[in-house]
Amino acid sequence: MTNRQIPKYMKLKKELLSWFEAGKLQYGEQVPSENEIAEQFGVSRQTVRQTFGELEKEGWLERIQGKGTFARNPERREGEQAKTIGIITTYISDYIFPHIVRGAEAELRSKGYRLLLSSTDNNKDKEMESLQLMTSEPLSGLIIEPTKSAEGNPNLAYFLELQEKGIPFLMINEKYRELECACLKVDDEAGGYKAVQYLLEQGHTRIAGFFKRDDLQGVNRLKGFLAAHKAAGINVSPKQVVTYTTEEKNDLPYRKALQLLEEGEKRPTAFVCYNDELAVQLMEAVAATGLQVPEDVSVIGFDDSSLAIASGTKLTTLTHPKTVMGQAAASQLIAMIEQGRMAQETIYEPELVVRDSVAKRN
Amino acid sequence: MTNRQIPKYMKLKKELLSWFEAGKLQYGEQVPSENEIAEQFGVSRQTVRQTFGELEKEGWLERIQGKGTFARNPERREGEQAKTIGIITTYISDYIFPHIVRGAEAELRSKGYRLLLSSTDNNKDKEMESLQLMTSEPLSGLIIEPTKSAEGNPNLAYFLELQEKGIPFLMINEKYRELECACLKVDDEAGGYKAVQYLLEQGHTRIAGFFKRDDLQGVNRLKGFLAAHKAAGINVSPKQVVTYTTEEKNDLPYRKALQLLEEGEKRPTAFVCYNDELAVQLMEAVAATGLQVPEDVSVIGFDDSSLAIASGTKLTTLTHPKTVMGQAAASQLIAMIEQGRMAQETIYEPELVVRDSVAKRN
DNA sequence: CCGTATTTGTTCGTATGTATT
DNA sequence: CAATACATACGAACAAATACG
Repeated sequence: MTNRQIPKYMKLKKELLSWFEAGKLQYGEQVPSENEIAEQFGVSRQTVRQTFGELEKEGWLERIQGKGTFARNPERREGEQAKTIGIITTYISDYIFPHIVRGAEAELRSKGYRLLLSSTDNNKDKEMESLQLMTSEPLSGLIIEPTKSAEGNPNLAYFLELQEKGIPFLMINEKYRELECACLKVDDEAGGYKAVQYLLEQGHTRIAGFFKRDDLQGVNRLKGFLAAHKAAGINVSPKQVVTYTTEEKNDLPYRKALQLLEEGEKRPTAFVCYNDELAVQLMEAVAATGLQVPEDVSVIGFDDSSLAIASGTKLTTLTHPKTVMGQAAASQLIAMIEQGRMAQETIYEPELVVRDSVAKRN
Repeated sequence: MTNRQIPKYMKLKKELLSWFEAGKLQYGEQVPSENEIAEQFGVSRQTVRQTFGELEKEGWLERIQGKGTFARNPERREGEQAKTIGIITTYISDYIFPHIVRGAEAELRSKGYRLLLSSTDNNKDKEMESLQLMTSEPLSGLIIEPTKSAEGNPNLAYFLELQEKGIPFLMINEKYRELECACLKVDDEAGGYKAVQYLLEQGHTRIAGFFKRDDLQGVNRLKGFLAAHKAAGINVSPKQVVTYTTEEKNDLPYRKALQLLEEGEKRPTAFVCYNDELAVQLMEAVAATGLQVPEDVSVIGFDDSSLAIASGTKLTTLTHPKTVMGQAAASQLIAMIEQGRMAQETIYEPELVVRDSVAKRN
């Protein structure tokens, strides 16, 4: 007959929670006694106790024997949320990643969030491990730099779980194609295009490109490399383009560069390198064959890292926002958490930084 | 008469928890029904219900209406503990710190701990901020790289609080003098000594030293610098020693170096630099005066960082364990947490890495 | 300091509803 | 359908802590 769907103690709980919503119960204020509530709502004291018990566990009430029951909303309700944000990057110590992490950390700290950091060493099993660890306790949000983004994503289930749980997340540098998710990245294709365009302007025509193929950054930079050649009406022979994977990075490009340099007159006059790290490596290769940068071979890197200015010949390179990107990612994620704002795609335009590693050619 | 101190439902709860401890209740196993337990322990079914209710909230049990009550220990019991370790360093992105963090992170991840990272930018207010944030939720342990270790420690109260709470912590690189705490560090004094000793062997006699004075690493390296001179019976004039603080690091040492180099015949023939970062900076100063490294001025750095080999003239420098130290710190801290082992003082001996920045002198 | 009233904490008993097997 | 299990609800009693006169 009567509505038995919802238990009395649940209805009572809802009623009391509405009191908090309406501000009827301020911090420290005494709640009517169990007996009073029981009489008022026409239920037994036991039922009231069950309601109070749950509200106490959830941090809304504090019950003190002999004194009474008191409201206790303020901190707890906030503190209930984790206020912890995770970052998963491929590497921690190498290259531009420390700067990205630093930018994010500074922003998070200033907004009162804690930063959980984990790395995948560009290995998808470790990515899974990191995701599991991160989500083993409540998390407010997650920033992820995809591992081997060009290869598809075996950990898709975890990301879908995040979406289900309502944990917002962002990608940086690249995103998994399968995943609907906002991303902060550099327009890598434009970067590759600019590098080649600049070299062509300087009179180079035989330009070799070295790109990583297991992440999308490399694939996109290569795309730009090819597009710029096409726009200039220059044919690119397969031999001019070297692609490699993470596992091969310390060996294959170096060897291929040596091969190209040994072709005498027909050798390339410029190298476009996937990043500054590789550029420094290939500058060594050039030196090893007795040639000079930039007189004999010009070199362009990517990311404007500390390596670019630490090396003997200062590298001409394309910028990467690094710290700014980390900071922006953190700030966007906080907006998503606190204001439920939608994530926005942010694309940074890389700029050419001209230093000493490219020479004019006639 | 009977022990009324501890309520029956609490005693029952303790008993059931001991069943979990002893492995009597495996995951998924059905627990005897409320009525059975009630009869077995000579309490009412309501009392059993209260116990079960709490155990369910805490994740030990799962109650399914019409079926029964089931054990559910595995993940939860682990998850109950924090399994989170914090690292507070001065900097995140600069220099050797990413490598230390990386070593620690890899170790922690493999042992199932999460890593909370925060930086102080070598500022004590931010150190306090970081400590507060870190300890705002349960923490298993903490690794700290002291901020301006040569000055006093205004955040002492926080560290004492950690000790009281029984949260183990370790220091790396240096420790606060006021604090009884284990530390993993390099024998910086020996490093300073070795640098000077090597230069003396190469025939140098006028050696200038540049050291940071607001952290103990700098102070100790200077100590070794002076001790080596004293052991060789060589007097050190005040002008030969330049000390500086974090705030002055980008300007003062460079200017002082220029001044020293302009003294013509009496100028120093070698620089001992607080770290590789400064060494690279001072090599630029040498180049700016038209002199050459190492022909005119030899330079020695500290820490064997990536800068040491990235620069034009490869730096002769002293080693720093970096990744190994981070890994060791994490591993020690885990032993302290899990086995309650005492922290051990670990001191690494720096080794001289001879490269191209020091020349023989006659 | 004592006694009393009030309030929450603990325990038992009983009854009914509802899901599962 | 019946038996069994947990879920909800009420009533009663006593214990322990607190407040107050």
